[in-house]
Amino acid sequence: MMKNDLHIYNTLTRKKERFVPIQPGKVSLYVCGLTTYDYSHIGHARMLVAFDLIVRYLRYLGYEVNYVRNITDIDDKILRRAKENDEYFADLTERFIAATHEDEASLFILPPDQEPRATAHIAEIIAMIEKLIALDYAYRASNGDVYYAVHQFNGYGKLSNKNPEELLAGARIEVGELKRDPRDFALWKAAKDEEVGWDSPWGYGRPGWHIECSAMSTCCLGDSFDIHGGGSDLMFPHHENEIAQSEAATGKHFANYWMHNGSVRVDNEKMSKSLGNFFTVREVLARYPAEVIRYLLVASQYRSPINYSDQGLEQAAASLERLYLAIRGAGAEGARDLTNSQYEKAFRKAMDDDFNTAEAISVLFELARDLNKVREQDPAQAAELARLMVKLGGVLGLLQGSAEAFLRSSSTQVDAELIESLIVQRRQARQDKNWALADEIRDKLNAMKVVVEDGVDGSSWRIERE
RNA sequence: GGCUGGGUGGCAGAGUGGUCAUGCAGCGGACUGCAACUCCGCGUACGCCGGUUCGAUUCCGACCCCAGCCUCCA
Repeated sequence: MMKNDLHIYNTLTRKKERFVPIQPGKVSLYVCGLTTYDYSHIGHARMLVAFDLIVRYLRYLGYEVNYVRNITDIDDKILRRAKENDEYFADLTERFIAATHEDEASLFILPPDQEPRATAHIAEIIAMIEKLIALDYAYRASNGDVYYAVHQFNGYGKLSNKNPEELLAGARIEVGELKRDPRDFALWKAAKDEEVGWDSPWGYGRPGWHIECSAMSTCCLGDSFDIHGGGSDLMFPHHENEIAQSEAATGKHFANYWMHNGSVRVDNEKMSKSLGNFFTVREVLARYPAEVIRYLLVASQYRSPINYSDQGLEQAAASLERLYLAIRGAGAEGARDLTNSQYEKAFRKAMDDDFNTAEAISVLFELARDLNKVREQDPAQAAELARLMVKLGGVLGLLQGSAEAFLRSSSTQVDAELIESLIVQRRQARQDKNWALADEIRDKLNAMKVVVEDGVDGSSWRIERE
């Protein structure tokens, strides 16, 4: 276990706090995952990458992390989509869970340690609702719905800093008047005729969204755990409701640190399904290398909103290219492992400050520059620096592939043999000092989007970025 | 309206009470047969108005603007 001074911005207190886990050396982390009825988009990827990076850094520090990220595989949208497709809801969710797993793997997102699904935890959900009813924190409505009684919980609003009275004034009045209080929310929804559902003490139905996360987090991590995360748009009401449910049911503190990642914007508006301004992970993957997307998502601090644009992706590609050009041919694999260097200290200082990846990445560029400076005179040191780049890059989920593979990746077919043979021809022309022919061959390669770089020992090539 | 977070150089994006972010793009130089790669150097950036201070982009106050949440949403 490395000595560490990690500070995390806690949404609950709106302050950066020194991180102290409940159990020394161990971190329990729950993150609200996806509702799986469609392909994941870049906004989802941002959340997945943010917490992936947080987990990677915690592990780098030596913590044993138990990372739980749930899947909501039953809700209104899923049922509606399944009906539209005329398929069984579980077939729909199964398909998109598989697709999401593929997208995650593409973006170098490590699987969570546990990935509970709502439909596999109905018993725990029902048990928690029963407990809430017994403690008078919930009640059954005339139609079989069960609601949480918000006024009973006196900490309501503490996460999102909302005043319960004002929420009452601002809440819209429900038509049916099944709720005793407009702020109350559903724990259990009675099924309408042909809907899928489960038997419960209150009749056939299905769980509300908020209770799923309370039940699954408690089930996987216990009544209290270290960190709860999710997108900033879930802070209210979802996370507020989770606190109300869990703390009412257990009588204990729920999560100690709340972390919220920033949203992804398109033209200054949040990327979302409802606005229709989303780009799916797979459509962007068709246009840019996965690592470029990852870089874009990691290049700014996880809490700040980021803007999605082609220009941003192109700048990310250019930045990544610089890093890989430095690593290329430096012999990182065989190098000595530099430990506790000034670089690594600076990297950790940045990351300890609420996972400041933007600053951490600047250390990678510092390494790249210093590597380039010494690569001719001191190849051994250059190799060490390259190895450190790969090591620290790995904490961000970057630079884990071969430099050649990145630099020569292309959306179109590349004929490597042809390129190599042209380079051999050009080498001969250069030896003969036939500059006209050498330039002609280079023009030919350039037309194929191939950039030639003449070094001391032969020429290398890469694919030109668009 | 309430709550939260922001407004930094052409673009992206950190940070700090007083010489430096970083990357992309641009300009000058070195290297190169010419390039590319690389290295060196360069650009009077901190929304607006006050205040505190020897000194504020950084602290305090007011104002303007932007985004998110308050309804499903990562």
